[in-house]
Amino acid sequence: MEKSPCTTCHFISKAARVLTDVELETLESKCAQVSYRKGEVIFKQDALSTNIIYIKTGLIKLHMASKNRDQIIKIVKAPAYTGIPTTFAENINQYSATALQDTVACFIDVNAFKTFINNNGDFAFEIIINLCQDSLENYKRCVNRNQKKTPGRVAETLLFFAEKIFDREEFEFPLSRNDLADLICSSRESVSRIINDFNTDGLISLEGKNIAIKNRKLLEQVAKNG
DNA sequence: GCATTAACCACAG
DNA sequence: CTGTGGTTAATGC
Repeated sequence: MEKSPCTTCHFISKAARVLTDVELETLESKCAQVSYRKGEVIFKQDALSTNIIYIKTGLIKLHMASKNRDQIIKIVKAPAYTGIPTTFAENINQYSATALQDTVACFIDVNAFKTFINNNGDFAFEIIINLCQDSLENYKRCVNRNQKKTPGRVAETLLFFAEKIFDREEFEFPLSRNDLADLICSSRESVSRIINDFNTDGLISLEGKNIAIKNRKLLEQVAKNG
């Protein structure tokens, strides 16, 4: 994708909209745009981080490596900032980001970003709202994960992709079975079985990587009741 | 006890 | 990377 100046960027964030013209010019000189292919690593856990990353287009996963296996912390759809907590709280990245689809990201110098927060209350406010929503979402996911059984978590995730990511009932599922397991804290095998059960029971239809939600009512039931 | 759930392992497309 | 079958451990009735 061609780099457009921040001042005229079509994918500008809600927060950046409240920056002054001068600040936007600063942003322009303090950011770089990078394109990624599906599967490419955007930033890696344990690396030194000096940038805030803005996902301009595409879809990524944030994941954290622990002793045995990866855990997917969240799926992030453009447009969104990511890596704010990891960059502000720690110099070292606490998690990795990998593209699930072709993705375009802007790397913003953290000091420029901090200056905006210090000088522009409206900007800071937008960023805080973002962080709060994020935090709330995480609490919910945490509760769900602990209270629901695996089929419920799978159903919920499928609905999440249909509603929040693709906004349609039929879509190409961007995660492998393993990724899905890492996302909902289950095993590859269980996830595999459950998805096939959903298919044979007519809740969804499966064609390769394509998933279509067939019986939304029932799927919601499963998602709700665990 | 017995049933259910789901992880882990091994093996095969 | 997926799907299947067997095994096993935990939990609930």
